[in-house]
Amino acid sequence: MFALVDCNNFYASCERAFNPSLNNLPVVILSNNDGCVIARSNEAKLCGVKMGVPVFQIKDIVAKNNITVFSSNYALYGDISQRVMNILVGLAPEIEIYSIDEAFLNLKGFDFFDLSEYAVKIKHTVTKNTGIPVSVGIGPTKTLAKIANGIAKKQKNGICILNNESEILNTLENLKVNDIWGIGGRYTSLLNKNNIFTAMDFLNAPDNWVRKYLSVVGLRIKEELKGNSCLALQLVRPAKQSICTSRSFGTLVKDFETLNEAVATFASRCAEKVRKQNSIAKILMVFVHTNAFKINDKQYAANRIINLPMATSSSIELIHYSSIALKSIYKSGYRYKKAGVILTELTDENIIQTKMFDNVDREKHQKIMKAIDLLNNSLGKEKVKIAAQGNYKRWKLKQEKLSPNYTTNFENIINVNV
DNA sequence: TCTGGGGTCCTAGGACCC
DNA sequence: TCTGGGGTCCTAGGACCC
Repeated sequence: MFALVDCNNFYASCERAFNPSLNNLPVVILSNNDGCVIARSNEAKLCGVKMGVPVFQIKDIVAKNNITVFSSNYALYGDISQRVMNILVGLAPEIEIYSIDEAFLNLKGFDFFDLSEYAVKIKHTVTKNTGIPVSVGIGPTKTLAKIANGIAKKQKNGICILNNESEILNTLENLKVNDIWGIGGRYTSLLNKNNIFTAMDFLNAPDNWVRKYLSVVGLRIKEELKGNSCLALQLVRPAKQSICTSRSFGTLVKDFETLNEAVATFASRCAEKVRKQNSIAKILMVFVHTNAFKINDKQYAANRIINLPMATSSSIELIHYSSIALKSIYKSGYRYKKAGVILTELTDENIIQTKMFDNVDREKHQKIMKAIDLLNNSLGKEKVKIAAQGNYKRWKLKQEKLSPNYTTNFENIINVNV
């Protein structure tokens, strides 16, 4: 048996944990640049705020219902996520951290009575120690645990255990096909066109048809719905195969210098991420584009891929090449909205293909990077940076409704009056 | 005025080999 | 009339997830 523990309305719950006066009131959190709604409290959902809508389109709803709006605060959400996961690690023999707000637990060996007691214990412990409410779904496969979690969210006690056949079949009868984990929009319309509307319909579809149109992925989902576990728990998070840092700009950027500072900053962030997982990158890509929503603006989008002479994780080198890449695609006369850097062909840093004529002092770079990481980790982000990143961030994100970093910045710790 | 950011896996088809 | 059989590797594109 597997359990899926999912934090309820996670970002909204993080904000509320430090601002309990918002409990029972509508709260939404916006994407970077304060663009779209990416998280909603239940009350906000009831006001009719849809997931992903641009906030300017729902100004009236926000005003009328007095909805509290936040910019996203990933420093806060990331830290709270870690606290939640640490608690779960202590409660389960095996755990897979699936996303910022979800974890699968292995419940091998529990019997039914243990299970319901255990689910209650998880819920209470996490909520008591972090202030974050969670739902617990339990089932014989990860896919069924996901489904159970969806049901748990609608139950008063926030728990759902699917562990006998008739109960599972009954659930699948009443489950829309697009509520199955792994069935997205495209597959849903394909399935609907073929008269497959419920999870039960999907279960009854012939294997070879599923194989043909939904590939082995679809077949695995089908097996999982039958109760045959195909998706194992991923106990260690594998190193990432690609790493990307990209941002939309708070204001449109025209000049090369500002764009170059932004790209250098993204390259530097990528380098940090790649060093954090002890990798080095062989391929670097830089992309830029204008704002496609501005139909009256001249549009331009381009990317440039550079195959680095040697795989590296040095910010200095990666910034150097990102600047070369940007120079080759930058065209003046456009108003740029977004840029980004992507590193691929990542390998273990210990496996280095040396080159005969390498004029970079790699040992020196490594020492510098180590020192920079050490300083920035203890003193704060970007305390030490490469000059090319610039000082002014004229391209910076719009974040007008940012909450304090309650748990990661000493200056933001809340005062409690006793 | 205004529209996010970061990932993974699978397949078909082309290019190549003997 | 009539033209084999068996592989690998790479990439673009399509699907999905949070």
